[in-house]
Amino acid sequence: MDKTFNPENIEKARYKEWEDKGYFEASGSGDPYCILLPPPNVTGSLHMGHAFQHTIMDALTRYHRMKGDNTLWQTGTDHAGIATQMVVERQLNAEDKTRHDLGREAFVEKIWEWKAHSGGTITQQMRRLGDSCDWKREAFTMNEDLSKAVTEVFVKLHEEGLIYRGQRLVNWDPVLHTAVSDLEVLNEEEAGFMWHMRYPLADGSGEMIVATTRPETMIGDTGVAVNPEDERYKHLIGKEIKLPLTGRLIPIVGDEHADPEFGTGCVKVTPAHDFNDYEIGKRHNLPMINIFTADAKMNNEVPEKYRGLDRFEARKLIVADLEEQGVLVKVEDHKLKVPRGDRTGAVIEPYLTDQWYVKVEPLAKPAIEAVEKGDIKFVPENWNKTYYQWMYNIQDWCISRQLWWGHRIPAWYDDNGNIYVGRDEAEVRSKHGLADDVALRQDDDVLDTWFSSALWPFATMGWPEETPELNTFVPSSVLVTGFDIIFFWVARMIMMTLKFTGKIPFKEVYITGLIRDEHGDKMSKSKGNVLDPIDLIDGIELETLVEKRTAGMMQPQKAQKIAKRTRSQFPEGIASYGTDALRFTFLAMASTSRDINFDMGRVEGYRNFCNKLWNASRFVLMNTEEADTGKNGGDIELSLADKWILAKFQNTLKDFEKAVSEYRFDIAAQAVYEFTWNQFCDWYLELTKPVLNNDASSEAQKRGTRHTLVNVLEQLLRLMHPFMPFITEEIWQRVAPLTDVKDVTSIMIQQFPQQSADMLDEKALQDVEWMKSFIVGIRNIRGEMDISPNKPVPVLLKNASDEDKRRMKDCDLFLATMARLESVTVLAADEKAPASATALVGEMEVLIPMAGLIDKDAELARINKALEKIEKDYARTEGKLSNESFVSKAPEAVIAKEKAKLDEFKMQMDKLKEQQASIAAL
RNA sequence: GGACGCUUAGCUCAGUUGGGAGAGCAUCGCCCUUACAAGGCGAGGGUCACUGGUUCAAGUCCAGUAGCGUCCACCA
Repeated sequence: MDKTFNPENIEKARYKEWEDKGYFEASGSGDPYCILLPPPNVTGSLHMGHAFQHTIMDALTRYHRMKGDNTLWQTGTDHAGIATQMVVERQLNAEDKTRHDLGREAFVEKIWEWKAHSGGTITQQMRRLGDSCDWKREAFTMNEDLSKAVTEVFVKLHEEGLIYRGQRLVNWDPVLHTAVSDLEVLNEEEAGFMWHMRYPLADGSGEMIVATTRPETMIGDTGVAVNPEDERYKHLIGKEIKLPLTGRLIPIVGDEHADPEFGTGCVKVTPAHDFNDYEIGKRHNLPMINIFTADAKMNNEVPEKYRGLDRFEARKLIVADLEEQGVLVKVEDHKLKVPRGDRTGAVIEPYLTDQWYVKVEPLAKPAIEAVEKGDIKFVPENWNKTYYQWMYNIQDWCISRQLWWGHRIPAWYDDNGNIYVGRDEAEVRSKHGLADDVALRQDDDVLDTWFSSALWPFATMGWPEETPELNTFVPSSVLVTGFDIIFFWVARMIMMTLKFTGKIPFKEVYITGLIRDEHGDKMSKSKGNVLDPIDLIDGIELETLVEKRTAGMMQPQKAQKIAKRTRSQFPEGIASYGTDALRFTFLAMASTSRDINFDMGRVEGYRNFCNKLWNASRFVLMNTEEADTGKNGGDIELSLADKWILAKFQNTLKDFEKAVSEYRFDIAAQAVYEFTWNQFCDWYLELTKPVLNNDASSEAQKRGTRHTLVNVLEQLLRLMHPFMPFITEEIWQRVAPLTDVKDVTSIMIQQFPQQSADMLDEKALQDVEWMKSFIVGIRNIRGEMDISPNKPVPVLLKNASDEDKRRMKDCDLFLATMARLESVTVLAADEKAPASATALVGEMEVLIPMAGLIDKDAELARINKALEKIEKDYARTEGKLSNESFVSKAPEAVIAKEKAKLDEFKMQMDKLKEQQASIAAL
C-alpha cells in the first residue's frame, strides 16, 4: 500500500466494478427501502447542493442495503422545460439565430441532442460521487413511459373537471413569451417612484388625485376606486372621470380594496394589468383593456404616438406628456416589490390570456390530512408549518406554458374553437364522434415541468401499468430534498400520488439545508464563489479555476474581482481531496436542516482522516498479512486492550445506528471519527505493539491480538462504508481475507455489523480508562517538565488500593511501554515519598521523583495551576451544597452526585496542597 | 402584515427530557519515536447577542430587545 492515501488511484475502478456486477439493483428480498432521487435538471452539471443531498441519499441507501433491506434508489433526470429551452436558445443566439429560425421540430430535436450530452455529464458526476442508484431504472421525465403517465393524468383530471381551461390574468414573462406560475415569480423590493396624477371629473365639478407606481398603465384604466366608507369621496361614487391622454370616460366605483389611509385614498383601476384591479374590475363589471403585446410593448389600443414602444419607454413618454398637460401633481421616491421571472429576471406582467389550470383545492385536502395524521413526517418537524401555510391558501395552478420543450398538452381544437381532450387524436375523434375530415389542431402549449415531476413517485414505477414495483416501492421511505422545492415539488407529489395511487408518495421528508460559501453567501456564478464538487474530488489548478469562474461573465469588472478573490482564497488551486473526504465533510456538517457554510478546512481535516484510516490499515496489514490471525482456528487469548476495543466498537456502532435513524449524520460521523482516531489509532494500535513485539507473549496472545486487529478493522470498515464507500472497499479487499468473513467479493454487499451485547466488557472498559489516565498523567508531567518521551522514568505509587495494584499488574506490559516506565515502586502506607511531581489516578498518586529530572519552580507552577482550577470547582460545588433550598428541593440523585464531586475535589485538593508544601519546603 | 430560523472559542459548527461549556480547523510549546509530519505528545483560548422572568439550578424553558437570514402575503 502507498504510504499516503491517493483517492484518484482507486475510485473510478471500484465504481465500475460495483455497477458491472449489478450491486446497485434492488435485491428482491427483505423489507422494501426506497429513495427517490429528486431528478436533477438536464441543464448543466451537479452543484454542491446536489452533491450534499446525493451523499445523504447514498449513505442511507448503502446502509439499508447492508442491513438486508430490498433497497432501491430510483434515479433519473428532469427535462426542466424553461431552463433547458433557455440554455439551447442562448446557444442559438450566439450564432445569431432564434428558435423560430429553426422551427419547432428542429429546435426540439436540438434540445434532445443537448439533453443527451448534458444528461451524460450529470450521470457521470453522480458516479464520481459514488451514488449507488439503480442505473438500469434510470428515468427521464420526457421519456415514453413518463410521458404516457403525464397524458393519462391530464386526461383523467380533465374528465373529473379538475383541469380546466380559462381566461384569466396570469404572470406573463415578456422575454420568454410564456405564462408562469405564482411560484416562479420572485418579488424583490426595488427603488421606484410614486406618481400622483390629477384625474378631472367628467362634469367639470372637480378632480381626484390618484397615485400609481406604473403610470403607463393609466391608458388601460377603466375606473377609479374609492372606499365606500370614505367621507371625502363617497359622494362621488357613480360619477365619471375623464381619463387624461385618451379622453375616455371611466366610472368612479366604491370598493373595499381602496384603503383611505394609503396615498390619496383613490385608486386607479387597470383590470387587465394588475391582479387587484382585475378583481375590482370583476366586482364592478369594468371593461378590461389590454394595452400590451406579448413582449410588453404598447399595442394598438393606445394612442398612436405610444404604439410599439416598450413599456418602460412608454412610461417616460407618458410621464412627460402628463407633466406637460399639468396632470402630474408630484413624484415621490417609493420602494416597491417588483415581480421578476425566476429564470429570466424580466419584470413579470399581469397579462390576460387563455391558460390551462389545475383546480387544486380538492387535491390539497387529502394531502394536508396525510401530514396532519402523521402518515407523512417532515424532518425536522417544523417544516410542516411551511407546508400547511401554503396548502391552506393554495391557488389554482397554471400548468400551460407557451414553450416548445415539454409535454405537449393533449388537447385538440376544431375550427369552431371547440376543445377536445384525449390521450391522442384518434381517441379524441372516436370519443367525440368527429369525422376524419374535421380539422383538428393540437394545443401548441406544453405543461409546466413540475407537472411531470409531481408524478415521479409512481410514474417511475411503471404507472399506469400495474407493476410489482408500484406495489413494492410506493410509498418510498424517505424523500431527501431542500426546503426551496417544498411547494414546487413535494406538495404536488403528495397531491398527485394520493390522487392516482391512493397511497402516500413517501413516509418521511428529510429537509436539508442549503450549501453556502464560507461566509454564508449563496453560491452563484455572478458572485464567483461557486465550488464544483468534482473539483474538490479531483483538485484543480488555480488558473483553470479562475478561468472557470470568470468565463462568460457579462461585466469584465466583475470578472476581475472574482479572479482576484479566487487567487487570494486558493493561491495553490484546490487540492485533490477525493470523494470520500468530500462525502464525509457533507455528512459531518449535516446537523439539522440549517444552512451550511461550506468550510474548506473541514474537507482538509476529513481528507487527513482518510489518510489516518489508510495508515492505520497499513499498520494492521503489516502485522497480520504474513501472520496467523486465527481465522483457521488455533488458541486465542485476548488482551485487556483487545477486549476494550471490542467493547468500544460496540458502543460506537450503537451510537452510529441511533444517529442515522434520526438523520443526524453529523453525530454518526462524529462517532466514527472519534472511535477511529481517538480510540482505535491513538490507543488501541499503540497497545497492540507491546503484545506483538514482546518475545514473552504467547502465540495465543499474539494470535488473539492479530485476530482482534483485523476483525475490528474489518467491522469498522463496514460501519464506515455507507459514508466513505471507496476507501473502505479498497482497504477491505486486503483485510477481509485475513478475517472470519466468508464472502470476500465486495464490502458493499456485506451485512452491516451486528450489535452484540456480549462484546460489552465493562471491566475492560473501566480498566483501560484507568490505564489511560495513568499514562496521560505521566505524559502530562513529561510535557510540562520537558522530559523527553524517550527517557524512561522511575515511578512511585502512593495510596494505591488493592484494585489499583490489581490493575497495575494487569496493565503492567502496556504501562511500561506506553508510559516509558523505568521502574515501579509501590510505597507502603507509612512510607515517606521523596520530593516528586505528581499525577492523580483516582485516589492513587503517581509520583515521579524530582531528583535530576524536574525543576522545582516548574513543578510548583504546574501544581498551582491545577490547584487553582480544582479550588474553583470545589468552591462552586460547596456553594451549591450549602444552599439550603438546593439541598431541600433538588432530586436526591443530583445531590448525591454533587456530594461525590465535592469529596473528589476535596481529595484532589488535599493531595495537591500536600504536594505543594513538600516541594515548597525543598 | 404573517410564519420560521439564527446569534456558543480567532473561523466553521455541535450541545438530544434544565444538573460540572465541546469538536474540526487555526494558534503556542516539544518531538522526523519503523502505521501516519495529511503525523505524535502537551498547552492556551468562551460574561453561550442583550435584558428580565420561571427554577434549588438556565447555553438549554418563558417574555422582551438588538442584529442577521429565509419563506408567504401585500397598499395603488
